[in-house]
Amino acid sequence: MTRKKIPIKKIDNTTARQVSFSKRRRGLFKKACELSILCDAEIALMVFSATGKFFEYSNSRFCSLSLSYYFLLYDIPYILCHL
Amino acid sequence: MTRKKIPIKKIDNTTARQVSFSKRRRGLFKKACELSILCDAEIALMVFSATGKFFEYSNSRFCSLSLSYYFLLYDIPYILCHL
DNA sequence: GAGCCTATACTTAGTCC
DNA sequence: CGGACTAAGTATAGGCT
Repeated sequence: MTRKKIPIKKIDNTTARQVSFSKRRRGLFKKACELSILCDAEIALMVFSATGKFFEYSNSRFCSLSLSYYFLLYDIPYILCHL
Repeated sequence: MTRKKIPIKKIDNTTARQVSFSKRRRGLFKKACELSILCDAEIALMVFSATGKFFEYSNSRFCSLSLSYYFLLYDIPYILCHL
């Protein structure tokens, strides 16, 4: 058993791909959160899984993006308008 | 010398914070890229450094977000409009 | 600053339950 | 599925140039 190096290409096995998605997504969000705290950065991170599930992290000025992912999630066409 | 565990709070030393930002930002973008390829996910990631520099990664349906970060970068107020 | 180095800390593939 | 385990792989703090 135990870990081997994997090539960076789409994982063929569906189960393995979903497991990997859950693990790596958690890792990515943790890293994003750490970066924002450690280095005082503003971050927006949005992820759609291949099965359509949506996950997001953001802080401060990116809060308005919540609207855009709502539109994206439901495939509602939208544009950005300069006020 | 060598690495110690660091607490997850804003790094006090400015130089150390900037170095850490560069290293961790690169790591974060790499992880985001890997996740999108390995697991066939759609990802948008935007980062503003504390000094105002902007970095982004996105694929597929998130491409329209390029407009929103342009607005954010220049502090241009905007709204999202349902078409 | 950016880049290299290295020991340590962290992440995660594969497996089992 | 979701969680726990563990060793191999990866990221990175601190140091140096």
